[in-house]
Amino acid sequence: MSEAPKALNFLEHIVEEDLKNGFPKEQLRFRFPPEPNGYLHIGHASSICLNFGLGLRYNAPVNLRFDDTNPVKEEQEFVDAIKKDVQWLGYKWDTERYASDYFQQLYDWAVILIKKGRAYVDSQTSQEMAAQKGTPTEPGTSSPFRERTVEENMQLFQAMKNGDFEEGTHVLRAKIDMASSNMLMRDPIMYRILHKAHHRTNTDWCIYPMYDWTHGESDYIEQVSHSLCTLEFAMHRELYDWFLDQVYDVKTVRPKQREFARRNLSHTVVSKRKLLKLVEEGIVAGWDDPRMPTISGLRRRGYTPEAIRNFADTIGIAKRENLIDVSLLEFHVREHLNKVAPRVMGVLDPIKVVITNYPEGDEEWLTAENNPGDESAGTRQVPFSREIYIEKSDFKEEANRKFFRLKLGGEVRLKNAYIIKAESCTKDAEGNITEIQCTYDAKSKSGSGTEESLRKVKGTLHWVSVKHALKAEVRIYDRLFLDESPDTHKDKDFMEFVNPDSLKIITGYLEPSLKNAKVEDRVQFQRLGYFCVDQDTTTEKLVFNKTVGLRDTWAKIQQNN
RNA sequence: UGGCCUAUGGUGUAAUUGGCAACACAGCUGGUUUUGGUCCAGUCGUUCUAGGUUCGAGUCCUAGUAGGCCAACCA
Repeated sequence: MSEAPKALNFLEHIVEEDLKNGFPKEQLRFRFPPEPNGYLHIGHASSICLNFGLGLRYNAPVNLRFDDTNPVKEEQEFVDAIKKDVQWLGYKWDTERYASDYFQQLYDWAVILIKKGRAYVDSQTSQEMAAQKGTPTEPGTSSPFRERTVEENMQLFQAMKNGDFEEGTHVLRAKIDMASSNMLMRDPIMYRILHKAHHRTNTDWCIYPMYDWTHGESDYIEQVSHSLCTLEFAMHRELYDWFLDQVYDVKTVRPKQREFARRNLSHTVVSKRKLLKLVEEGIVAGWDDPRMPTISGLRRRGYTPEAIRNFADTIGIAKRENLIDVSLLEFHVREHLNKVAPRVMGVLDPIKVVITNYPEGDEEWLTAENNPGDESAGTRQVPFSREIYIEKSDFKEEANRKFFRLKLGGEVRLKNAYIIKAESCTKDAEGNITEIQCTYDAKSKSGSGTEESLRKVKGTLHWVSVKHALKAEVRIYDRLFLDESPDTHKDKDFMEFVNPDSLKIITGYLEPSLKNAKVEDRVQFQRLGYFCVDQDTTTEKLVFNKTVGLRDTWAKIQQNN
């Protein structure tokens, strides 16, 4: 896995700097800290690749830590899904941790803070506290309970823990600075009362620690050296450091929080609320719908872990606002699938071709390469017969020289088979072409080595024998949103940009080698794109999802005309 | 009205820390090709503005401008 010396991102520079200043390499440790309240999406994938990538680069452990301090929203179901997604991406965590593992330690530390006069129990309503908080430009004012005695605070906090109070009646606050220009330092809440069962600690606790109090201390407990998070937590750093100061022992590693800009992908949304809305309103079929930017959606769409990792690697990491074009993600999946996906033939919009000089009732099995770029992929046999399907768009009665496909009087190569010539076609009452009559050159069989087989014919078409064709449901996906940044319009709701044609379900006719395709198998339908077998596939019915189309220069030429 | 962060081609990220602005994607032009795919070659185009320091500035200083974030008992 030795890569050419790659440019370091700014976080790697920070690590390098720390190493240079004497931080022991063996003490490097990272973590990926999801809250188990939803499914992971492509943005999380970047963060996962960043943290686990750092672990790989420095041979340092990376913990998977669930930030589970809010029992109201968190569920075991999400823990399981997150673990599956991280593993699928190809990463191994050192240990699986939960912030809830540290509830007792956090409580003990909170008691110490109270005893030092650094925390107090406030007994006001949230509205009252909000009013005292001030604004970014005006300082806050002190709570009337700010100067409670240590004894009183101890007693009340103990009672909070014992479940003697209703939710919302008391909180524990850090006593910092109500006049700080950083609103987060204006006596932030450390604990609230929640009479809710937790997915791991059940009803052991009825007070739960807040994010700021929990996260840094959890990093400290795990001796995480570099705690990386997104930019919106930049202002939290001061508080992170303040909380750390309360418990820090110089003989231990002091975690360092650094922030990076979240990666934004074009033509999609990732917020839980918005994704949920797409699911609830039936715009998509579920969290793993192949149009969703969730890891499970991408997996079902046919994306590979390699493609996602390469994508994350290419887009890098920085601190500025960004909108990464989804075409870059598509490039990476094509790049990987081009190497690993076997080629097959399938016709998605069929028109029948009758080869009039091919003996009726005859059939033959022709040899086809599984991957022209990889000889080790081997070959397979495909059946040929008198009646075949080709794509409607591959035939025109008349066309100019730029049209490399089949036209009356013109010749094309049938991939892996013969050269055919279009002689005539028949139409229905509305003038739609219903059948094309061709003749074939019997000596032009692919690979036969004959002079005729070596003839240069400009166009090559994919095809499938009518009588051998396998019918399959094919789901053609397009981007979910027509706007590149659907949720950043001040005057318009993101739902207004939903692409009404993001899914088309059609029947495809496939070569019979696909009969035993397994769920998640990925193939290239030649000249069309990459497809994968959907989990809805049954023994009676094959279902394919379109992952991404091939680069289509022809479509571009037509568009420009 | 305050604080914090950011600004490099159409997009994303680099630049040996003050020394020839590079890589990938996208675009365009050719070549190869039994996939209008892949592959190969070429090409296009950039340091927010104005001052300053310096032999030399994307990098340092000053002042602007633009964008993002900050007042949940969410994370």
